[in-house]
Amino acid sequence: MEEDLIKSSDHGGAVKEEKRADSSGDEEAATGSREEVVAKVGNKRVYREDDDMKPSSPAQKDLSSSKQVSIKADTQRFSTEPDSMASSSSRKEQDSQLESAKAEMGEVREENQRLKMYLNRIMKDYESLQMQFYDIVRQDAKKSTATTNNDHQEDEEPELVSLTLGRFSSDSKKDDKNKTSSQGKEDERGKQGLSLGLDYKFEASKSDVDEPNPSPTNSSQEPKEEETWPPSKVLKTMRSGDDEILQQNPVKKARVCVRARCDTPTMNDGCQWRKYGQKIAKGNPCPRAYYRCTVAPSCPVRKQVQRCAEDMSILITTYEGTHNHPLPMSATAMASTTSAAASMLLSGSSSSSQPASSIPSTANIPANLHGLNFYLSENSKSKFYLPNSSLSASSSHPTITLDLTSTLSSSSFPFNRFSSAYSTTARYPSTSLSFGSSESNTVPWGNGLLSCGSTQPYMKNQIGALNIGRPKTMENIIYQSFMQKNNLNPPQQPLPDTIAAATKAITADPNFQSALAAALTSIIGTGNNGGATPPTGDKLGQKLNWGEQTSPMTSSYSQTVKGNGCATSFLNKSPSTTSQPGTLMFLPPSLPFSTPKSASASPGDTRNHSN
DNA sequence: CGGGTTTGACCCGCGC
DNA sequence: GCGCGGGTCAAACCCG
Repeated sequence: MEEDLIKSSDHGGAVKEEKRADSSGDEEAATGSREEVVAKVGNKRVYREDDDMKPSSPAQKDLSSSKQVSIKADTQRFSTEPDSMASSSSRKEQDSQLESAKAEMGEVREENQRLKMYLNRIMKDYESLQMQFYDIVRQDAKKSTATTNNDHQEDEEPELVSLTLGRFSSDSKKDDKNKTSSQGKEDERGKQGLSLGLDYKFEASKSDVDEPNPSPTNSSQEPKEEETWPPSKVLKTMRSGDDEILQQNPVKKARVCVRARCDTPTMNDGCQWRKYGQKIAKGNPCPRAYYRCTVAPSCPVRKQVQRCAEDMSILITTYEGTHNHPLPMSATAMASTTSAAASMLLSGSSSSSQPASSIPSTANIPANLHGLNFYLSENSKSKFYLPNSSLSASSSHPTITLDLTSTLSSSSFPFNRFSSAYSTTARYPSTSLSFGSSESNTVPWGNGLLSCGSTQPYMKNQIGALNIGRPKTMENIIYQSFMQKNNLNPPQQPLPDTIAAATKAITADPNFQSALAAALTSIIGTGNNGGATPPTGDKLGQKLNWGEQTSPMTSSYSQTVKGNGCATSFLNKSPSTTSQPGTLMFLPPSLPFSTPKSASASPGDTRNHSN
């Protein structure tokens, strides 16, 4: 348990380290010669990952770094030798050197492979440890509940903690069991806990070691939701008996609304759901079905499925809560997606300067996700939702919308999809992530990651669409950040050349890559994670070798999610951000979700019970 | 027979 | 305080 915690913190630390190195640019050498060398070697990622993964194994580090150094030396030799070639003997010598260098290269490659395998093994071990840890924690939680069920929080905390991955809260919460008691806490928790997938940077920034986070373990996502998940009513009932959920949190849970074209009754997100209710919601003739996760008996996650009133082909699935159990591989994609989205939303809330107990009410609140600055709209009175969204959803929950519909009837330009419609009744901000591409519906997410080159046009568009004047959106921040970094002065309206340059700069910037990779990965999920493991920065890095090489991870991912066939290949920027702060659009193709085995009820079916 | 679905009833929050 | 609507419960029902 402890070890796991430490491990996770190590990860954070490693990531941080890497980020720092990356961001230092040419001055990398100052921070660490190893990093510098690595940057010159094609397979740097592997080594880095390895290091990240095993910060505790200096031997490995030395090994890899020494190899790389030697390669570098050889390379230099190659470049300079032609000039110095004088005699045949020297040429022979050089040839022999070349041969030896080649051989060494081969060795290094092999080494690289070995290290990769080693890394994979470690990851597997890590996952299994996580599982064990999870079980242990769960048992502990139960015990503690049995003994001291007075304070829900106490009971709850352990569970929450153990389940949430990426939670980097710094404060006391970790100790979970003890301290927490005040209500503000939940808020804080939610805020802090962010994500498994997303915020490595957070972890890093908050002093990595800060208490080993409770959540190293599992794969849960949407950390925040966890805390607040159960409705008050449920809480009450649970309080009496169940250990897991407790309430205390006046704050409603964040919800992640996924819109996708789907002919089947529900999306196959890999999880197992049991329908527990159905109702006709006002304003939509289609009934709303209520599902509960049955993968684990105590899993608090629920989802609502409803057809869009305006476009029956669009299925609106709203997720609430965080899985407190390992997820099947096939479920990691959606889980990560929702997790990332929720994290984003929550992180936005969390970073609010306001008291923890209060819900962020105004202004755009920034959040750092993998070094990306996310700003969520915090217009408390406003809720964002897509134009075709028939699910205006509960106004009492912060909601983030992921639009996975590939083609919106209303828009011909994929980047325009975000609508600035506001719900006047909503008290929580809502953010839209639009995953749709008008172009290719067949591109799987993995491909999207793999084919960076192909994304360039999109990047261009995105950048071109950026509204530079508004630093409030993540896109803008990314853009500006990179422009600055690369000494590119963003014009008010980016010119094509500038755009191209920016695109190039951005895609070439390792920091951006890792950051974006992290963001995408968290959204997409990692196929190799086995559902129980949060995406690690290393993996992310591996995934995001834009233009360098295709990532095995991504390809495996596409396999894992073949059931869903979700695709998110592009990170797009919405031009409409000019009118809507706090919007981030990811526009991937639509998903041909398949029918889940367990879900039988069609949201569209006529029989429902009404109120 | 066990697990999932259906569906009427109930609870609760919120707006008026 | 009242009514409405969302969300959940739980008994009955269905299905493999």
